[in-house]
Amino acid sequence: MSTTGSARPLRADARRNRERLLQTADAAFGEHGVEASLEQIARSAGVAIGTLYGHFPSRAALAAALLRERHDELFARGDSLPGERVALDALTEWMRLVAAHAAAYHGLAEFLGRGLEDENSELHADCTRLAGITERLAGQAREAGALGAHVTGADVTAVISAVSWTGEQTSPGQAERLLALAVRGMTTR
Amino acid sequence: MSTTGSARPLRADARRNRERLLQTADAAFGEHGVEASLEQIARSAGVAIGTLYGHFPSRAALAAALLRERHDELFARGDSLPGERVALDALTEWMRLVAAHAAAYHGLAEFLGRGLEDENSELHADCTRLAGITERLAGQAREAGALGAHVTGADVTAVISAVSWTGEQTSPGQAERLLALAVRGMTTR
DNA sequence: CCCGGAAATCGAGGGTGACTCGGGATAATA
DNA sequence: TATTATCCCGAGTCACCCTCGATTTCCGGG
Repeated sequence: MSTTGSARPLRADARRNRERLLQTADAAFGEHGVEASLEQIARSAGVAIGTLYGHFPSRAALAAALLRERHDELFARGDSLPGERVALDALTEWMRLVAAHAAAYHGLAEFLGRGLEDENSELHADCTRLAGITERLAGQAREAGALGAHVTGADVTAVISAVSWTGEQTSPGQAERLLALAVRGMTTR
Repeated sequence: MSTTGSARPLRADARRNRERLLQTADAAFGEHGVEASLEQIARSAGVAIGTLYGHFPSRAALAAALLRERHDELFARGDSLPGERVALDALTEWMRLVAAHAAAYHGLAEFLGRGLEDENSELHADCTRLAGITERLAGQAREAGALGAHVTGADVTAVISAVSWTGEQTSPGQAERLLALAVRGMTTR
């Protein structure tokens, strides 16, 4: 059930190319956002465009591979948070973590949002997982009486997305202010 | 200093084409968002691509023309709001109005955001105006003691953008929930 | 009514990018 | 070394953006 271990290992040249593509793509996404030119990425990696598509059949597949480790770390963190802190602290920390993660590539917030809707996206599983963790932490905060009874997991997910997007559009500082403000709006006083 | 009245009136065929382009563009933007294909718009309007560029040198110019009336209405509304209601009501009504406006075309929230940053954008004046009205209403709500003293006009603008974007990404209902939550976070209790 | 020139239109053309696919190259294995 | 499954290459197709010189169309004056 793991994403990693499937059929035969890759041929040596294939493994090399895949690695170079990932490195190059990370740099390109970092600089130009998730909509960076795939042809340029292939070129920079010293590989033909067909090779890129051979390894990653879609932009989402490439992004998913790129985010794999990062996401696993995030999931682990999200799973361990409930034990470490008061429910509300855990939730806000989680929101901050996800928002910081989304800041990796410009456009990532929207990209992840699409991944959550589109069941066929290579990112769907990851996005569902993220939403699930959010839901859980929100539920615990609600049960602890820290969150308004009417605040849903979807609300918190929306806040996280909106904050991430704001970070891209304006500045991290403005995003942080929005986050604080939203948390204040969700909590009981 | 007005945008409207400048040099000679358009030639008859030019006026006709311009009108058809605007109609077609409105439909296309409505269906496919502000990034709809300009070539397709020209084609649907029964006009060559060069003609479109003749009338509207950039996508932003086309959008600006398309939003002209809508914006003037919005500005008028925003200017009259302070007299009509309690400061906080006026502000939240304004936020709702702008968010509803941004729902006209998918991608408009981000588009307007760019227009606010980019001084050369054909939308810059409009966006600045929007932000100005927001600032004013926010200031009055703050002075009335309804808004937290630390809440800036930029914060409110960010909230409006984020709410608009959320409406595009998820649903109007979710956007409304985010708005309510944000207002709760900005107000004194 | 016709004509000259300003105004407007046309659309080929140059660039960029997504994505496909069949032939050729190459690494692994016997 | 020979075989073959695997992998890579990149030209080709299509869509889109945007420019610009050639051409057409309108319009006001003679």
